[in-house]
Amino acid sequence: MEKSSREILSDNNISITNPRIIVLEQLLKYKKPISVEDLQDNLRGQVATSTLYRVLNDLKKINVISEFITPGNTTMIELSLHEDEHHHHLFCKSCGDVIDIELSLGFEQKLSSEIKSIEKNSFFIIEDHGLELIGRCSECRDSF
Amino acid sequence: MEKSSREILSDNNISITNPRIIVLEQLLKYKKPISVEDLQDNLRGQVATSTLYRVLNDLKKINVISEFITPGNTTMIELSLHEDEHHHHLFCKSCGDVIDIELSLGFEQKLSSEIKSIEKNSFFIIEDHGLELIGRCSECRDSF
DNA sequence: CTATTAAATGAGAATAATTCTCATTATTTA
DNA sequence: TAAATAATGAGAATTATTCTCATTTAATAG
Repeated sequence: MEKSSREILSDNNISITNPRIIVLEQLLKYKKPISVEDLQDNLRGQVATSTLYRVLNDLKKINVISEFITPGNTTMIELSLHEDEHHHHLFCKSCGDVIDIELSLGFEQKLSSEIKSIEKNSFFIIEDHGLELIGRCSECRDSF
Repeated sequence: MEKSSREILSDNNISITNPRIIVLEQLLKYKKPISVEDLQDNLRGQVATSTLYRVLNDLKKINVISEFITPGNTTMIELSLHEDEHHHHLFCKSCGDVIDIELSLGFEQKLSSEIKSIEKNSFFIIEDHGLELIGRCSECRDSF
């Protein structure tokens, strides 16, 4: 059962306002990472630019969304409603499309031990990781 | 034996100018990823800002440097003189330090097969990948 | 349900990073 | 060494994002 945008806001004790609802609805509908630019386009006339950025920062603070930057240098936003959803990103370098992917459990385990050995050699404490895969989506792979 | 900055430029058929030499020397000396900001600071008075950006773009075009963005949103530059130097990045979220790391051969092989299976499921062609490791360096890990 | 208080919004100004313009200077070529 | 070509420096322009502040909206107490 999907949480409503109102619930998301009230669960996190921040006030329920129209812009916040509109932005959340858009992200809930889109269901995958979206660029700030596309968000702006889709919400034009509904949410002021300054408000959009402020709302995004508010939602980041309560960990309802996360932000990342593509290899092509585009700022992307995605919902992160479920704390447990560890995933990675696959980027199409032609059209800029980004999709979420999960690695097999076995592979994530191998990655963990590789990370442990890197910690030993580097003297870093490693707290997080992300694998970026870069290529061409099914649409774009043929246009060459 | 290290290639000189002049050699790098002439090997790539672009003209040998002072700003290009100065930028290359700085990168050769620094020997690890450096932020554009730090580059600017280090070269203040020697290379105009507009020229610095232009030189960086020139060097990118001939694949002598590569650019990437940290999770903290800082643009980093690094030499990529040897086409074969496949590596990944380890980021310190406290001080922003970035170091290059290599994964074990065995692990890169496992990653390759994982990628093959992702290609099958996603219908993407995957041409490149990068693993980002995020944590705290030996200096910063204790300051908590 | 209404008044008060606190918080969020919208418009546009401010900032930061990067690119562009164009007159001047340096480099390459013949 | 001269002519042609390319690169530079200074600052203007652009883009993405943040900030300011007067107005509006939402939360809270009675």
